[in-house]
Amino acid sequence: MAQQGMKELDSKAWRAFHKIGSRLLPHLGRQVTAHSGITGAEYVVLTALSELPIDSVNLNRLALGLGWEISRMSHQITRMQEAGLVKKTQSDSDARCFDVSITSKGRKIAEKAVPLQSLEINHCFSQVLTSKQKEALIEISEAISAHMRESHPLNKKVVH
Amino acid sequence: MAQQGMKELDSKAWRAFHKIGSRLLPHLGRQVTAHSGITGAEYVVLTALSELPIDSVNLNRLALGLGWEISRMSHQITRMQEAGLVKKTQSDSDARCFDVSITSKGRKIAEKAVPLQSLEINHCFSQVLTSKQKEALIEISEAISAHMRESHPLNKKVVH
DNA sequence: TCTAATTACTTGATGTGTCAACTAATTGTG
DNA sequence: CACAATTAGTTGACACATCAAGTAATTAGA
Repeated sequence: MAQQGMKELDSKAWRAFHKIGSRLLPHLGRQVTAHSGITGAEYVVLTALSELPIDSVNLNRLALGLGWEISRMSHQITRMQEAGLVKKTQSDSDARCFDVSITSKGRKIAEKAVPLQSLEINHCFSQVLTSKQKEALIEISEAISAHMRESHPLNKKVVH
Repeated sequence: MAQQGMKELDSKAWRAFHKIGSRLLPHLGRQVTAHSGITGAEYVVLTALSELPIDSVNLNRLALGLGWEISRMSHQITRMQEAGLVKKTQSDSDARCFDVSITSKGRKIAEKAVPLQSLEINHCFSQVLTSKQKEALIEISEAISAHMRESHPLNKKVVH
């Protein structure tokens, strides 16, 4: 009985998480596309680049900073360069490295998109939650993150 | 000041949500692939089909039940049929409809995958959260879901 | 200094998700 | 009954994410 109640709470909580986990981020992606004409992934990269204290970053560092696989970043930057949103130049000091920077076109788009996206996050996240709920989320995130580090693609180690 | 503190909590909470929202579900997808050789999407469809009280469902109903766009389901079922995991047959009563059912191969895989996946969800979700946190998540999910219904692709209405 | 290992990144394949445009069957309405 | 509207599903294009396998530059070690 007690166990049954426990499992019931577990599965309710899991369904609750699954619901927002599979809907909120995609929703925000659609919103940014609707109001600014860029995709969610483009938004993430553009804001990361526009918030840099310096002009350009190493592709590898950029991927690391966003918690992305490098291959994913490589594909993404290729597409964004074709779209004229970013520029990629070979590094002077290390010929393997590439410096990525935002173009003026990319910056203009980001400058318009960011406040609109903030509004959207406020509307469907910040404003609908209480302070207690936000604090709970922060703790929940920490608890889950701590138990998940192992399987991330970035944490793969090769066995020789 | 108070406002500054407020914004700080908001952005911390948002980053916390973003972190688990963009990592936990993909993590579980990788796990199911690792232990059962099927993709996350295949797992979702197989479990939905195997839990049915009847042998087969309408493609449309299946999509509705999972909150998927019908086009997404159509593509997914096409691939899964090619993989021998499901079967699709035209309905007798309505020639536009298709009945989808799980194959014995699909069922065998699902039967092995489900308990392993439950273990995994326990390990990285249920066991790391307190009852209070789970209850908080349920409320958070309801609050957010209520303010998000509008933009989902399923809720699109055509203006004539 | 030669060579093995590592690092940075690319590429192609495959699965996934969305959108717009489409076909075909069914239903509703005059 | 005819014809318009609706419903069920398909298809192709494109963006995205991951994996495995590759290339080229750099570093480390004997």
